[in-house]
Amino acid sequence: MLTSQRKSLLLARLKGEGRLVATMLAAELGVSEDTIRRDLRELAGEGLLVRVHGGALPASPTNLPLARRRDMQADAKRRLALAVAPLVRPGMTVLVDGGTTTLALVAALPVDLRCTVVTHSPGIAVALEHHAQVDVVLVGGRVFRHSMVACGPEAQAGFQRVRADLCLLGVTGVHPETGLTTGDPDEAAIKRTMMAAAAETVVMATPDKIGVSGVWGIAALGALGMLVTVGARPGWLPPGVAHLAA
Amino acid sequence: MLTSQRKSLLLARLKGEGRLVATMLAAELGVSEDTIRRDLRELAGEGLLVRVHGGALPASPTNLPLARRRDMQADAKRRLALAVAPLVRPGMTVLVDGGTTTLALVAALPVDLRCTVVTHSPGIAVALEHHAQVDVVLVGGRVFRHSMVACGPEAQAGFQRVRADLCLLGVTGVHPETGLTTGDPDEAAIKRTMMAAAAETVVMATPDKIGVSGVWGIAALGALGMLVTVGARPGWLPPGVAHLAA
DNA sequence: CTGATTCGTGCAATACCGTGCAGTATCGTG
DNA sequence: CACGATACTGCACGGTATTGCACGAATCAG
Repeated sequence: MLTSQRKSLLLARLKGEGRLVATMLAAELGVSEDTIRRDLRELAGEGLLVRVHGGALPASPTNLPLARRRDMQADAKRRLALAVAPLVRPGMTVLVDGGTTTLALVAALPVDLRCTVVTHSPGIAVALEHHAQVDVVLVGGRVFRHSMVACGPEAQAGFQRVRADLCLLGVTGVHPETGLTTGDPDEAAIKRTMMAAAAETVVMATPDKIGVSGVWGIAALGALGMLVTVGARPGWLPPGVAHLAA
Repeated sequence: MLTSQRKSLLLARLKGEGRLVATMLAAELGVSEDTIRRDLRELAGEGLLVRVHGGALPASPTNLPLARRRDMQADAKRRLALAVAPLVRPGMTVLVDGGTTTLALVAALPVDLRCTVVTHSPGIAVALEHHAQVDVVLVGGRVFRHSMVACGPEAQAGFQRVRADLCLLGVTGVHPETGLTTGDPDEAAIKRTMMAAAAETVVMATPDKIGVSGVWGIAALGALGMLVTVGARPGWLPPGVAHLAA
């Protein structure tokens, strides 16, 4: 196995699992622990991860495990949520993606709103516990740990059976050229399916997502119905896409 | 589990629950109490929390009332959870019902346990967020509001596709004549399907459930593999059913 | 006041780290 | 092709970090 290949694998695995353990990696990749430690040291030197006793943890905030990034950008998320909540009209059927941004939105919905929410995120479902008039439909599947949403063919099928009015999507990046992106191929596939099942898609993007590109593409910007940001409309947003300033 | 990761987890949990109990954390994280105490001492040294007898409290006197909803059977549930947790062996596939009792159990599972959990409860799925080695499979369906679990034909089908080693069930009543009962017909049906999909069923019953009968029957006592209670074995429990005293 | 937890410290065992060194493979150049 | 330079890897070794256990002190509950 090539060295650079191994390093890429380490980073990919770190992204997926939220941590790296030197001992296990050495056994798994068939190299000595020294080599793994060397890799980790060098990657840490490039700022791509943080070295800790026993292995390594993510460096970039966007790679942090869910718990650690839960309250980042909290204020921006609150503003986005307040702006987007009125878009959900009574009687609508809405697909809601997982993630902290959409979680903030759900928390901002009026408790007496009567509508149907379809989600593959257990966290979103739990957050709707006290919205007595909201019909919650849970989409099942294997839970992808990094973002805590159901993935895989079962989840795909679950969304394919629905015709919704609105799709509220979270993304890793919104970029003029790469469009909407996220950090995992399975997640990207699910988000595509969700977009296809809804009449219109709304993306809520905190400032740290604007102009950023993740690894896995979801869709071009043109497929988007509306982009919601805290600031002014980005100049590169296609004319056909609506914009809402929070 | 990495040391620094464990400390982060402690802080995250402190933020969510408003307090930390050393004894429970040690059991849950699979380390000795000494280690937990050491962590708490060091975190306290950094001013990130305040050390108190038995555990720790937040450093800043902020949002305490968050998860302060102490229901009456909390102690019983904790005892049941600690007794049942060892029954879940590494490698097992376990069906987990919704409800506060099973939630307490999931919280008591060691974080480094490697197994598969299949559940129709979004709350259970969320509670397993930090169990990195647990494969969580979410069973979808329409969410039944009262108990916050997915119900209906889709959920039935989801469980029918599984062959599990263990089924951890919550019930409304355990009665010598009416057997296992619950308050909703759909819920009863799902629980029956879950029992049929697992090799053995374990029911955890707090004292307020013993000798009580709900409206909708799930199964006769004979179908049960084990009953776990805080006190002695009820005299009317069929001889074929095992009993565990918490 | 008394028994039961819980706490803190010292200690030993273990795991992990960094460095230096030697062997091997790969690369670039003549 | 020859040959030196460079990169990569594994091993050895001394040092550090972490962990669990033992034991006496402190604290809590009834």
